Amino acid sequence: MQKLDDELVSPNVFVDVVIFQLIDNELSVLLVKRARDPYEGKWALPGGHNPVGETASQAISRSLFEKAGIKTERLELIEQLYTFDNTDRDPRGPAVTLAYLGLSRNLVPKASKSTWNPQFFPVNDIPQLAFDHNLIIEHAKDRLASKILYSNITFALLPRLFTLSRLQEAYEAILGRKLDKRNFRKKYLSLDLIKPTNEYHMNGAHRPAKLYRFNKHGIEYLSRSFDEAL
Amino acid sequence: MQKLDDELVSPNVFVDVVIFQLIDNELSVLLVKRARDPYEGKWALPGGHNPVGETASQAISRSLFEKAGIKTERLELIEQLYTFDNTDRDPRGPAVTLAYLGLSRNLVPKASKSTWNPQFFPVNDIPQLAFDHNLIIEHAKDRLASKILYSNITFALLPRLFTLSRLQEAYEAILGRKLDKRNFRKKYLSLDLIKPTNEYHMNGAHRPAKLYRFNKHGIEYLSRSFDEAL
DNA sequence: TGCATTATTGTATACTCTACATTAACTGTA
DNA sequence: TACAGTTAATGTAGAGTATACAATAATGCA
Repeated sequence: MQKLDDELVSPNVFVDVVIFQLIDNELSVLLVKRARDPYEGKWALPGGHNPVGETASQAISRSLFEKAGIKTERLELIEQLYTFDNTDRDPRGPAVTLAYLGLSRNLVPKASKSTWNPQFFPVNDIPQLAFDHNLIIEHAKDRLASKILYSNITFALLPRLFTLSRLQEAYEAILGRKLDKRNFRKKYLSLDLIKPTNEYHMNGAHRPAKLYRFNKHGIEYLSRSFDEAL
Repeated sequence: MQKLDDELVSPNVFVDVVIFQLIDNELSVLLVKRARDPYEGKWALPGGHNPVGETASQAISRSLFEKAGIKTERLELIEQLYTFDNTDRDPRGPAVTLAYLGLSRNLVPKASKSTWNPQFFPVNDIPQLAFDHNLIIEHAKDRLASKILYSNITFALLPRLFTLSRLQEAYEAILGRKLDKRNFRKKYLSLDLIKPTNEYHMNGAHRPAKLYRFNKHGIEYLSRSFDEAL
């Protein structure tokens, strides 16, 4: 494919996705082992070049499927994170990288034709990555931690039915601190984001827990932000 | 300038800036009248192509100076707003547009060699613009309205010395609603973002108003967000 | 001196946040 | 079948913050 007008020559455009998932109540991020230069052999975020003819969304879908066998329809939420300018991502020239944040529940990555070896890593235990990907993940963590305080965004990380304890553990994993059980429940229930079902979750030798579901499975913002202390 | 590798051909990259300024206590935005196709003759945000060899910041600086005679050093704050994918901005092909938000105090636009006729328009009275620029301005307004509630971002819009009434009017202009004077002052002063000076502002036949200044002239975020009702 | 105008200030009430401990329901085992 | 172990569920008092609301202060001008 060829540019129609030689006057306009832009930096290359790349996309990268940070996909978070809760695995054993730990916030985890999807990484792939690069099978090509640059940074061959290093772990990195899934992503790649955004060629003419593809929108950024399309470029993400394609990269994600090629490198991790994941269809973007399986993500519960995807949104723009930040655009990184002037990265030295590619030795072939200046680049602009559009970073996205995706959240999912139950994905099991499995590269189709892949030598890319996709895997989830706990965000608190990530190796040194290719490019500036460690930095991008930090941005993504901050964004998520801030959004759970004023939205129902956890709907995208929890199973459709969940206990209040599980919800609280998700908050604790993302915020990185313990919360008070009674206050958390009182407050969260007052927000009208979730409602109880008639089902219970039994998980061992103890009282069963009522299961809840989110009212909406799309993002919803609160008018007042939501604190919660230890 | 030529790409080094024909394999990689990306969408074109453009930049646009939304520059807000308070003019007579009205939130206003800088527009230029396009002197070139596409959309020749239409009002638009200042911006343009981001060629290889320039970072986005550099492309913005250049465009802003060429089209409105403004040096970016004169902006009190500039930050990334959003990246628009798949715009039909340019008939020559697919594009990615990096939109930025800038805030300034006292800029008087004056295009150097310009047929671009830069001018500030009150945000509530903007003509139909080129591209998707009306939409971009809406995003920018929302961003600003949300940020004044949890940061000292108004430092970038007010003069170095200002009265509490002026500060309150800025809030009212940006939020689009009236605030209670006593509550606003009490709350704002409790945030420790500003401090009183020994100077007074006299503006007519009435009691003079004490002048305040911001503690920091860089952005600062509050831990708790800040409401204020009528 | 009085009038018009904007600046400045406080309080009572409702609401929200925070800290904190006991009882309920279940399973497995003695 | 009772007891031990485990997690689930729940309320209250005190502190802090939000809201509603009106009288006095300082100036310029007629």
